[in-house]
Amino acid sequence: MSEERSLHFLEEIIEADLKKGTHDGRVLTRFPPEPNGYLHIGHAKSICLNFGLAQQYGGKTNLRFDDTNPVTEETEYVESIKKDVKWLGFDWAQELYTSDYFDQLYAFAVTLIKKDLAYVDDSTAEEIAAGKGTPTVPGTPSVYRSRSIEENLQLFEEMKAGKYPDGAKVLRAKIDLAAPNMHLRDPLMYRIKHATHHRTGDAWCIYPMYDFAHGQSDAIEKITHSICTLEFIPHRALYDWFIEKLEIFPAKQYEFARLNIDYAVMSKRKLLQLVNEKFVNGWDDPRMLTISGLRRRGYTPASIRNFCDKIGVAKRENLIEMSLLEFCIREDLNKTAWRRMAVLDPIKLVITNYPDGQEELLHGENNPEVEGGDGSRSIPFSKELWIEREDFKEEAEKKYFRLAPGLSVRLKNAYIVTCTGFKTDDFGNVTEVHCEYIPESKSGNDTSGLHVKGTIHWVSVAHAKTAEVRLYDRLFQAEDPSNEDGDFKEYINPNSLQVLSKAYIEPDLATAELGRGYQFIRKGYFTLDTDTTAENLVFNRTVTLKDNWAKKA
RNA sequence: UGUCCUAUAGUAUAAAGGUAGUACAACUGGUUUUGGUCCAGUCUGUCUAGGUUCGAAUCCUGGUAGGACAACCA
Repeated sequence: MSEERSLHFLEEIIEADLKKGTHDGRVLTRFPPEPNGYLHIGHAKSICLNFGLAQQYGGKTNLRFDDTNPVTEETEYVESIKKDVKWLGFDWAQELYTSDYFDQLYAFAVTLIKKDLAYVDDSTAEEIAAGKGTPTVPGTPSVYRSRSIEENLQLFEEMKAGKYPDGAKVLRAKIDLAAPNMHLRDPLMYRIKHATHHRTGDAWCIYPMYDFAHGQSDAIEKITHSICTLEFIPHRALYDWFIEKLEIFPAKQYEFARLNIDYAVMSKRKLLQLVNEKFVNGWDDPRMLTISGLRRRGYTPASIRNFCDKIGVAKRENLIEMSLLEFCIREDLNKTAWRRMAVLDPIKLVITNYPDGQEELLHGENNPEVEGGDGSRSIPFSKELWIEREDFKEEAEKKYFRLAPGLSVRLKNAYIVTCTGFKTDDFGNVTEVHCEYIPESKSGNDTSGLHVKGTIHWVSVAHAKTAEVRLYDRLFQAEDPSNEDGDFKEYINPNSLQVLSKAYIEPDLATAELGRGYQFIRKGYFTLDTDTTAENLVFNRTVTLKDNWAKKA
């Protein structure tokens, strides 16, 4: 079956290059994060794109840390980024750092000075900004623009030598102060920062700006396709200008639309605020759309890769619905997660005609989606069970097919029971539900001939273990918090985390493994949280099951 | 009063001048020891006005709408 998959615009560009023989058919991409925060699902899109494209066309991908700003970057972030990229399932050809090129970049700058294409400017930041004009008004040259090459050379060397304090001088490209593209109005190339760099330490006190580092780094590595997001479109002219004047490898920049997901924020700056201001418990809080948060929440690498595949690649601004991400993880977990029973909001069910003290071990397959059930486990059954409070009603409405006086349900993997009554406390709250079971209806050899509409999950009171269960909802209540009036944090959902400190789980779950997905039957997919200790099991709900009943009710 | 990018169902994304398709969402129905899964089906779309053409989502022109750009951030 030959499935005609259409190409997105980047695939078309690469195939055209391959056809023309550009770079001898070589494809080398790069994923260039700044190590100033944790990776999020938006980065996953870029990672899948860069690594995926290279894999597709027999090429390679470099992991390059864009570390040109020492005040925001830390080794902790480098480590987390490497871990996340690996976890997503990708291997880089080389681990590189822009800071590896500081000497080379310095030499490039000197070259431009010698060509009279760069100059040292003593103006303040404010003066430089004012001198750039506005989009509709040309800028005016700084008085330092006409310094001699010799003077520029000397001053730049002195900047490097540490002779000047932060902000005293900058190196600027000499291009065109009237350019319609603001980025061409003599952009900054170097600034003075007496700061310790996470890798070069105090070796440098001048650092290149993004625009004077990125394209050159691509050129040094001979990157064939430098893929970035839409906001860099205006930078492309500069990217090309430096490469042209320096006469170095002609890497090309291409731009695609970044990922946005509804009811979430996606920028590192905003995520950092959520962490620093304690709206969440760290970068890996399961409510965060960081890679580490998603991992802790129970998302699998495959589900994220599949999601990135489904959202497509284009140049149009987009806002993807969270439901697509949820679909992807359900699709994956449905095929792999072991089914288990857990009661989150318990009420006691007493089987009045079941012998006191009797217990039996029932059989439950791990996953009905897998041929053969993917193995099975034993489930202890007895006279008193915990069932979900919402599975009993004193009076059943139309189409309610769970438990209510006179109604029957099947207990999953066990017997059919018929509700015979219930007990209440002094306030009228139901404290206990009574039922009778039908011995011939046992799962596996049901000879009762009965058919019931509902099946509910349960846990034997005498055998139940307990666990803390954390339920999550979207972190924001606005569809696009970043585009609402005021601060995005005003739109945080106050009920995004619900902790159930004592849920009842079937005994087998006591041996749950970290990193494995479990389906708590009828309640959703769950995974063990890293907060789990020997005394306290903690489960995160990855995602609920699709629920067509809750919507109608 | 600039330059640049973009415009297809609710949300994304295809159709390279020739049948507007796919996924998610929503809605029906069937199956089901999970109100899950699975299966079948329904709904909804080319921003606008011209032009070129036998034929336009696609090419051209003008409008409109949204977005990016004037950090010693990346």
